[in-house]
Amino acid sequence: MSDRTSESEDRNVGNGYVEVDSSLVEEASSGDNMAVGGLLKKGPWTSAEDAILVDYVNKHGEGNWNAVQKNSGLSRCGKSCRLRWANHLRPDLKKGAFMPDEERRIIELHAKMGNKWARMAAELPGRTDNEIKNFWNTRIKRRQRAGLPIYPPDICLQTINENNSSQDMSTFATADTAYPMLLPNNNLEIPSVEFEYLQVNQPLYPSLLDPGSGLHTQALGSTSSSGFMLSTMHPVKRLRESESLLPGFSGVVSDVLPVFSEYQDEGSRKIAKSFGGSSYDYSLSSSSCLLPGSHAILNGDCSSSEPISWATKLELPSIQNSDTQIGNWGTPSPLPSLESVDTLIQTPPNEQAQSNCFSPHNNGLLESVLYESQALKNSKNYSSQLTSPVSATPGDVPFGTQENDAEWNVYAEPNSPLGQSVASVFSEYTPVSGSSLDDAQAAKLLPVSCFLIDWFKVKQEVEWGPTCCEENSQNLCQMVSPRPDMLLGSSWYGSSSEHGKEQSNLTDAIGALLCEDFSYDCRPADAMAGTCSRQWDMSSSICQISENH
DNA sequence: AACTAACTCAACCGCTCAACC
DNA sequence: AGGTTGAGCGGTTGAGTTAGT
Repeated sequence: MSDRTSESEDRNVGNGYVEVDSSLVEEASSGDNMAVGGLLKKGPWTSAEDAILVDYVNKHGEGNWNAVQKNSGLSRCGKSCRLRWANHLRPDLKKGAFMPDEERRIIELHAKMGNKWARMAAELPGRTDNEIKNFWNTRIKRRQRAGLPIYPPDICLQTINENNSSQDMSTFATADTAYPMLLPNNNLEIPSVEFEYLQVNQPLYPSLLDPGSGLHTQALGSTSSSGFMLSTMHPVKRLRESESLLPGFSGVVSDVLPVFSEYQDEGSRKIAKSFGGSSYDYSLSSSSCLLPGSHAILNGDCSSSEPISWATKLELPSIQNSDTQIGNWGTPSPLPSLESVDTLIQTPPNEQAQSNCFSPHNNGLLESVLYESQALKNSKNYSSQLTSPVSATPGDVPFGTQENDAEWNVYAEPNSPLGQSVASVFSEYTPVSGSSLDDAQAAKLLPVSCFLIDWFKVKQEVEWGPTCCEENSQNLCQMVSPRPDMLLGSSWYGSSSEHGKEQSNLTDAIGALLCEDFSYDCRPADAMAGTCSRQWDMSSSICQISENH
């Protein structure tokens, strides 16, 4: 460590304070950084200055920092004194590297709070906001470089659990007090039905949108031809990386595309009605609200008066300007670089302003996804022309063959924000030799299932009204759960009997995940309380959901 | 050994907010 | 009500250190 640090550490051994004498004051005033003409000194603190400050605080207590300079002879501004005291001279400071449990705590806290360093520091005795901030920023960079997600899956789930057990998720009013990051702006009167289920899974999405994750790279638009970070790795490494992370997220967004696409076409109109007939595009505008990801994107910052709240607030590169947004679905649009995404991730939940949530100019992952969706649509014809006789629709493609991989690569428009996402999905999750998903592979789809099910539910609510579980006056509720094949887009799989087995296996694998592994549905509180159980019926591809009141 | 890139961390800056006048 | 001041917070910068080539 630098001299600066060792200097401080030496001084803090035993929390002892140095007697201040006039020579120290002289020494403190004679530093190289001492500006002439009575200007305040800047730069590293000397031990003499530290001694003066410590002595002063011992005598007069903390606070009134501007008086320090006046009364102690220090040529430092009050701000600088406060910072020096708080970060280095305070007797209760814990020095040294973070312990593993502290690191985990920081991650947990960040998942809940976002970049609220001071609040996080309050939860970690002896640690300063600056320390935590530096740790976090370093960590983000490191993990981004490694292609790792910021939040480990267990922390995501833990956040969900804590969230579910601590509040009634059916109302924003209670939720925002505990987990501001989880919530859309509560200044807006948003019909809760549209968001009820989406809230539940929000904590998962930070990982999904994590700048370090492959998905994030895709979603937010790596401009490189590879697009998908992990896809550039050696397969073995990619597998290892992806498994160590949030399983299943790399590339899986493409699974959702048909849903988004359809939803954009049909749902937005209907949802628009539910919001008073305004003509905003729900699919677009909801991205910052509904897709919890970075704290900027998801934790309730759907409320900016700016067209792109998180973009403008964070001083993103100009590519985030409205001029360069996705104007129509046929035109690829520049998307934030990883660096800017990094910034997004660090943005605190509640700092964005109001009402951006429903701006038609919103931007973010969802737009990217929707763009991809449209790109996929557009590319269908193109692809089929190129590669006939093989159908360009995923559903008609047997998984796990090189021919098909090639096909997918054609299908996934390389210039699109999601890059090779479509190809990535099936190259990542489909066994080379087999057709069905094994447990590990199925497990990877778990978070995706969550993602998919959310969107399907929104769609359900739009088209059919509140879910049957909500409205059913009886205790037993049987609901036709989102069939995986529907979620994955029936058009993708088509009706080709040739690929029926693959499709069926995939369907059931995901269905089982949706139904069993990911054990909340119906009302989140019920699921978490164990009063709602689920079972996947492979014969009917229906998820039976029972409420056990 | 020399160079370079990445990392770490202390410190500064700009901003917001509350208290006070 | 409006201006001033102090305190605190979060983002950014830059110097020093470390690791890799």
